[in-house]
Amino acid sequence: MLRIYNTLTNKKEEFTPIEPGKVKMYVCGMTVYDLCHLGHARVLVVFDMVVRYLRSAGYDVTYIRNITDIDDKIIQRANENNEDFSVLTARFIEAMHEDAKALNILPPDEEPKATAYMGDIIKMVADLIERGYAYAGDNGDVYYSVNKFETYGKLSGKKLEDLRSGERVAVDVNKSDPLDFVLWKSAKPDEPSWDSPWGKGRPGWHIECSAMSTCCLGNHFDIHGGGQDLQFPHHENEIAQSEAATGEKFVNYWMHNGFVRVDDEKMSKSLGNFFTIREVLKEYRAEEIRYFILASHYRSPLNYADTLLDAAQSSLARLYTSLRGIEIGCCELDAESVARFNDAMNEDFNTAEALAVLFDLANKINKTRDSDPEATMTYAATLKHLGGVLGLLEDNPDEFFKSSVGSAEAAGAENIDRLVGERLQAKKDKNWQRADEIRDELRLEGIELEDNGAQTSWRRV
RNA sequence: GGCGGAAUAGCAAAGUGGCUAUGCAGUGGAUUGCAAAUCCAUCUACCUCGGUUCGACUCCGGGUUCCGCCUCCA
Repeated sequence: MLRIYNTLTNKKEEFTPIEPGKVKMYVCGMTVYDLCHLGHARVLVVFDMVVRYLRSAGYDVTYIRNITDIDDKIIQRANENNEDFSVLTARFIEAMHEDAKALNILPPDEEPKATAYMGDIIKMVADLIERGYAYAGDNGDVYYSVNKFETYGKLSGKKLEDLRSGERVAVDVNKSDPLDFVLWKSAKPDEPSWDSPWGKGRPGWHIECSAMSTCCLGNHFDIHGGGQDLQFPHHENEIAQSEAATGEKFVNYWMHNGFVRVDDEKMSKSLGNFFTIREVLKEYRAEEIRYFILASHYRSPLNYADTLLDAAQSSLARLYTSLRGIEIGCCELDAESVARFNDAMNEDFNTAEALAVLFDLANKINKTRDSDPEATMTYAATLKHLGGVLGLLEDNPDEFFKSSVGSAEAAGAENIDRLVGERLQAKKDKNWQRADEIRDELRLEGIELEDNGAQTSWRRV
């Protein structure tokens, strides 16, 4: 039985889908005005893992991850670049897709863009006004009236009076309450805009997600995810909007992943302490980043450091090493390992413990390798299968080890093979000096040789 | 100030009222021409102070430190 930590109740709860066997899940995606950094990578990987596991558990999952392609930062950045905002967003959407692909993220079933849902957004704003939850200011902005929604604060555990005492926002004269947030923003002369009953403008950020999620999944769906920082105000406001507009419960399970940190501080654009995904890909394989993210529980903070990526690299190499040279042909799996793996994943997606099962399998493969080929095959098939549930170990081991990392200048494979061949001859001739010379030379280029019997394999480290 | 989360060995990171987590690194051994990989063994733990208990790292209470949200943010 799967249990999920629900941010709404701050407890682990048994997961029961609205419709048996089906899961409808929405995750807040990127605002596309810049390259994705490791914090974004974490959201992508974490919820990709969730989807993969739910599917492996037999659920029919509909996964929606939106793209925010109109907002203040996008407009500002487009102005700075002196280009149309849609040119800017198209470029960063493409970059995001490249990063996601590298990280072995399965594409979501739908990837709605805010600009393509303008009609639905405007309708939802109009519904909110009609139902008395929103009002238009004199300047053409439309605001959500926070105190009209009785349970405002239920997700983040905040009370209106606490929010007021901590008020840090400059007071806007058009709002009747400083806590009210904008649903529709009137456009300044040169800004991109859409026609609406309140004049030309664009949607507020929160309403986009309410409109896109309910359009794609219905008024009431199972799981809504995103980074911890979206819990308030973004997701709180989504609840207020959607439940007020539809009169139905919005979401059953809220999932929030923890931050990526640098030196114990949140990695973020505003702090400037971020590493983009493609920056890190110059030094490490994408799968190593994925492993690094999955080695911690999704709700824990995750510190970023080179040394930790190095450790991830070594760990992943251990798993791939165990699979090397095994042609997986059978489909029989080791039931005990599968059960342990599922038990771990059923406890709120405990990937760290699930990975421990993979390492135990690697150990079993290495142990039985020479004595019991049948057992080895079963363990290897299990390792490969369970790795796949996490989106790992899908490469051919030899290709994994021979693939060059990032943009590093790598010696050509043919050249390496030639030197390896030369060394084998030297070994045959008992010319140890020459053999070691070649090995040392290759080691300097990051190539590690491994002799086994009459054969020698190599890998990049 | 309000709300929430976290403190585990050299570094990461799970978990449990009494039984080896796991990975990386270290040490000893096996293997190897020597290495690497692998196998076996092994050293380093549970922030602090009280309490409950036959027994607590694990439960309860106080404290300390750190982080996040309360403003755009994954």
